[in-house]
Amino acid sequence: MKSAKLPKPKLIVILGPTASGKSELAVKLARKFGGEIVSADSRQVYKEMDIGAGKVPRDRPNNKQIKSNKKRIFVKNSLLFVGNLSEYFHRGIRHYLLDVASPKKRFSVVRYQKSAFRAIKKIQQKGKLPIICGGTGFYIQAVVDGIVLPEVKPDWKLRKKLEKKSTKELFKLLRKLDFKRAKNIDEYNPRRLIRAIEIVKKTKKPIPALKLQPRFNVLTIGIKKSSEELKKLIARRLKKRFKQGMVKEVKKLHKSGISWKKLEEFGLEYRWIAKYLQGKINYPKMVEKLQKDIEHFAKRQMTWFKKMEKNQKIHWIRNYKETEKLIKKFFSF
RNA sequence: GCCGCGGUAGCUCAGGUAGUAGAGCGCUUCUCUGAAAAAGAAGAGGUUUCGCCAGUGCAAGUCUGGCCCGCGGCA
Repeated sequence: MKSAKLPKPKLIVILGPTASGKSELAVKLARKFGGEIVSADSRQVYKEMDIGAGKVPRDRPNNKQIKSNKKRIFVKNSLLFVGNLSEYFHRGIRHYLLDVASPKKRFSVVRYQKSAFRAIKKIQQKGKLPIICGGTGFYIQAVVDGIVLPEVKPDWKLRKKLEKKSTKELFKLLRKLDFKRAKNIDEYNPRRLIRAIEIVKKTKKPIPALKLQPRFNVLTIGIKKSSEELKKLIARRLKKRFKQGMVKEVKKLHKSGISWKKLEEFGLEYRWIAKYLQGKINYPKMVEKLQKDIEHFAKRQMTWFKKMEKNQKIHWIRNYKETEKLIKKFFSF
């Protein structure tokens, strides 16, 4: 109640399909307006997943940064956090929510949401401009719309048990437990069904309707590219990353104890390179499949953004100048 | 020139004994309440059409004959 009268803090969101140039734009804006960046990417949260996930490279720590962070702590010979302050810099700009989880463990939207809220608060306390930048629509939406997610932690034992059932059985079960939820769920999607059953079983109540608690004043900027252009950008970036040792990175991940199955489930680069390393497909086939898969992914991302547009205006921009103007206008109100 | 195999959706191919054309991939669109690069769903495509022409049938990708094209073998 007390915060209802205060104006909501300002937040800038930059979104777009993969390879569209979000990261560059975000950094450019951060440098211009004194911002810090909160990544919204479901794969870049993981350590050791750098090239494949397409992270911006980390700066070599320079003297200035080391001086300003005297209290830095070392975790496994790489410096990560000082309090909630991320130590991930790229071109002098602090990035949050990169390298915050182990690929051996599960990460989730809720963890993302909590961490992102914390990071945004930190940035605002420092008087800087928070910029969310990423391609994971669900993560962005969780923060921007303030989706209230049910307080039910995943129960992996239960999930494993349920996974043995057919989707038909799962749907029947859900219909018995929560008729209303069953009515509008995707009845062929085992993951959605299992999660719904999990919530009902744990809370012993029907699933409440979706609640949103937006807490920011948001300016959303989207990068849109023609499909031809995007395909070219994807191909170019892919080539570059193979050169940078993307295959080696996946090999290393597997050696460190991550199963092929898990790698394949990470999708895209990790999926196809893992298949290649297991000898399931040859090199040219892998490149071909990967390119196609990334193109599809980019399309799915756009579908998600279109959906977000129902709640929220997205300013699709064509060039940088336009973007600066939008932001200046955003602050003049 | 002869023998064999094939010519069906953009691509790769299914289509026993003739009865209103199918699959996978690709393409398009979409879903999403703690896995979201994941997990799922739907749709459009075959110029009255199955290389072309004729024949037999009530009925022909499906049978018969001829022709054209591709591949392999023999000469």
